[in-house]
Amino acid sequence: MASGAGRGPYAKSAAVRRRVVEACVEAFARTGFYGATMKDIAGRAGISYTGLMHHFPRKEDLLLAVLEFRSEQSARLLEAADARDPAEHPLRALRGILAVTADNALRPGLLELHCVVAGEATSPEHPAHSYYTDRYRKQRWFFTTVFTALAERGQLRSQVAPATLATMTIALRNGLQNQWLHDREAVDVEGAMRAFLTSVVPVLAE
Amino acid sequence: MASGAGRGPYAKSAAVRRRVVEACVEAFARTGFYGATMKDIAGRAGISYTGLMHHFPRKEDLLLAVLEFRSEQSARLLEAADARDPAEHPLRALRGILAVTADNALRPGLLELHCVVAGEATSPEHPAHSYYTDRYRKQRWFFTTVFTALAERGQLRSQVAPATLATMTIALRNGLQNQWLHDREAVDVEGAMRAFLTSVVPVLAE
DNA sequence: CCTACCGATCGGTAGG
DNA sequence: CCTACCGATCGGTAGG
Repeated sequence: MASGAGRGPYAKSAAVRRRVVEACVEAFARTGFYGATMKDIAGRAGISYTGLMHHFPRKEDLLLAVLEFRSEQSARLLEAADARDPAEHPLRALRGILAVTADNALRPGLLELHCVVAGEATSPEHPAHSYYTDRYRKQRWFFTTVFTALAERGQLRSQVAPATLATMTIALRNGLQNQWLHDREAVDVEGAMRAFLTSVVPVLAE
Repeated sequence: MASGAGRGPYAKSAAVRRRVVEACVEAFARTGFYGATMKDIAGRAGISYTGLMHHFPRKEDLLLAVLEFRSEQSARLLEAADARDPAEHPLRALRGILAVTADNALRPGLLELHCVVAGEATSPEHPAHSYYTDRYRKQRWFFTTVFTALAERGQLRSQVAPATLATMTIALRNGLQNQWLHDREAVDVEGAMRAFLTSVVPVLAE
């Protein structure tokens, strides 16, 4: 039982790692990778700097751990929204994405982290650059599959190619989230996403 | 002649400031505000660290100078594209935005800077946070004016409110640019922008 | 997982 | 008393 908790030689270690990841969310969301300091993260996690070094020898390891945590969280949310089968249930997938988007606004910690780090990681030498390149590619595949399946069902009302719609959907969400963090009253992320997706897939409104 | 160059006691100073701003574009695009160092910027600009300190006493001043430069450049490009009158010439404004978007891909320096810093500046304590909050607000006003004017002319084909379309247009562009910097072959920023705007304003295709 | 540190570099400032 | 810098170094702190 690799995911077991509570007992065994790694129980304490797992608990510490979890606290460290939580601390990383706060720290990297504030100032990104470069602005965060390992001593600050250690303090937030309630352990010493050297203790932190024991679990995560390099600063980069901290970033990758928190991004991995975020990926797991995303997968869990999509699973809960029953949105993991884009080819067979494309409509369900879109509804799930909208549900996850609405959920993001309620607990914005990981969203803030994502906006800051995704911006920083634009630069090729950033430690999370390839993580985001890969993530974008997977997301484009997911939405391309969704829109292709909808087109085959005659439920896609758009002149635009599925692959382009996929790129647009991802871009729209990221851009809306960034704007929302600057002005939470002026921007409605889920509403705008719903408006866009409904205009392309009218049956989504039913 | 405040903008005069070539002679006078401030001529040299203006030339130095210009080189510094160019160095800042490179430095901040690479690693953002927190990751950049003033000594590196001084080196790139070809002056000493203390010389740099004379012109820009705080690191924050460097960031604000480069953002001001970017604003001026944007204004110049929009002026050149004849896109500065959204209320009277909304179609021309959209065509100008598309032209500027296409132009961005040819000289991506300021675009890279923007993607990195706009991500970092999501956090409220970032020195450029209020700059971007304000910039977003102005952009939303610009596009809301465009889409409202088009609706009055009967050239808007969308169920979505002009203000929401404005937010979406801005978000789409920023999101596309971020994706493009990760995968320049898989993403066509101007093509996707054109597809989106044409679907909302069909007359744009003519 | 702590105390005690390193070589290097940080942003910022001294006198001239 | 101003400008445009220079070489050297400050006290503190970064990742390791």
